Amino acid sequence: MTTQPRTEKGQQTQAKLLATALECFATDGYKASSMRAIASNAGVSLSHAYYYFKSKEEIVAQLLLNLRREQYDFCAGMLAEGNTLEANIRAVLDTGVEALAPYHDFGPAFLRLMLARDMGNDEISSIELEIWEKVVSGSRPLPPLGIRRDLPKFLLLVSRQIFSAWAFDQSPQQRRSRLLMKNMAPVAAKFAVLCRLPVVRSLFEDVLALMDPGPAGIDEVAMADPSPLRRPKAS
Amino acid sequence: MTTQPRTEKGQQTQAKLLATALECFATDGYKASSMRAIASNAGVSLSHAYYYFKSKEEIVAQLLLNLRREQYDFCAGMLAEGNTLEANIRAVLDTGVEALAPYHDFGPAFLRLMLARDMGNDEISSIELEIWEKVVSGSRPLPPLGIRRDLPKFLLLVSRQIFSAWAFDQSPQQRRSRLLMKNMAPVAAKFAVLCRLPVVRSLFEDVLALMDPGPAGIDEVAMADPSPLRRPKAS
DNA sequence: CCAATTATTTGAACGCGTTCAAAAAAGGAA
DNA sequence: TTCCTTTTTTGAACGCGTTCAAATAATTGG
Repeated sequence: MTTQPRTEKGQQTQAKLLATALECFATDGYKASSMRAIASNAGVSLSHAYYYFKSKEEIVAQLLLNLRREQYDFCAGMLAEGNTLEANIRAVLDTGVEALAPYHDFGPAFLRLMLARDMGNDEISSIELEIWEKVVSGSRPLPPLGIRRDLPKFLLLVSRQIFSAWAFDQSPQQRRSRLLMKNMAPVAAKFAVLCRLPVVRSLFEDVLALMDPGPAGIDEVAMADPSPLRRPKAS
Repeated sequence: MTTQPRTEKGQQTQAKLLATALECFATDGYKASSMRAIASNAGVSLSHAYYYFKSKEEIVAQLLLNLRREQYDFCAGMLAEGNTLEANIRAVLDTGVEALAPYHDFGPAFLRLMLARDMGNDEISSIELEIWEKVVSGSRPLPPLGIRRDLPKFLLLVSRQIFSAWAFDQSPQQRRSRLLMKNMAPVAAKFAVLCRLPVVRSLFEDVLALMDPGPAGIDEVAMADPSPLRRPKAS
């Protein structure tokens, strides 16, 4: 949200907007739910919706953030019980997809925002990372020391890809990607061992490098969407 | 294109629109290049641009298709020389990123379209698949018979992920993702062997299942963006 | 209490992608 | 030529996400 509500009525208005947006998305899908319709259904003017949310996408981001927070609270207990790494991975994938399931049919444009954010900077990413850290640190036996530190980041990245596949999965009940999740857990757990092989290990590190911020943090400004730099030959 | 030009002047107009769009994208980025600006610079009216391209995205798709065609012609020779699987993979990844490099700075919105298409149906996907089939069938020694048939599909999927990482890579010269490509080739080649392990093999098959079309092809119609189905609880 | 500051709310506007009915131009058959 | 069909081209409009200056309401300090 662009402006945090500073009065109680403000918070009510913001909450009402969020709830109304959710209704609209559920009824008409993401794209067909216009800001005008959301604002109108919430009983406020169009421009006022932009007082609390600086864009339509930010409404989505807020909804997804709430979802992750719920999942975090729900998972925290299970991950501290000393189960295997594989079991912990499954637990997070399962609860994650359960939380997101109602949003699946909001349309591709909705869930595309899950993947599109520049990783690692925003609040939702840090919550996800915390979850995966608990997955690793709470597992028994602990994974090899060499990758224990970086494994959470890696699992975050892999889970993003899986949820992306799930988001676009059109098979009934997302059967395909759910199967993928089920089989992903044991493979990821065994991957920890494979990381002893130099080839796999170097790949592991390159994948991780993708998550780090750009050159000294200068690029956050420069990566705004209109970015004219080079000019290719016509084809 | 929504309408194929049926006269010579029509083809000229369409080509002029494509070339002008490319210029605009290179100068101002994708988002900042409005259809009005493109049409105006091409010397036609706004609505006329929609006679040959049914959307702005379709202009991008056409540019990318031309690019893949060039890459296909360029690669075909190298892939028939009987090099190793690893070498062939590298060749395709390298020529692919070389072809796409000038488009990298058009903005994230531009290259997002590469990943967003529903895989396997459109013309650009079938060209990509043809390339990966040549990668496999032209490699010596040939990969194990058990996965030889499905390996091209798998490589297509993996390469999509890699190019997606590259598209969003903000490190200078996309250093990170290029390194990832370099290390990907030997791992993918060795992966063929690992597929003998049942765990890896089942994952391989689930990943492949993601690429097949939905239930009996009915869903292509139903997956249009406004898709209201369920209604989640408010949060 | 009144004024000053801050928070909320609005209406009007802008540029965008896209659509559509209809005008203009081109081609072919008589 | 004239008429008819097909192809190309246009101008005007619609709804969208977003912005902004200005109006209203709430809060605070004297």
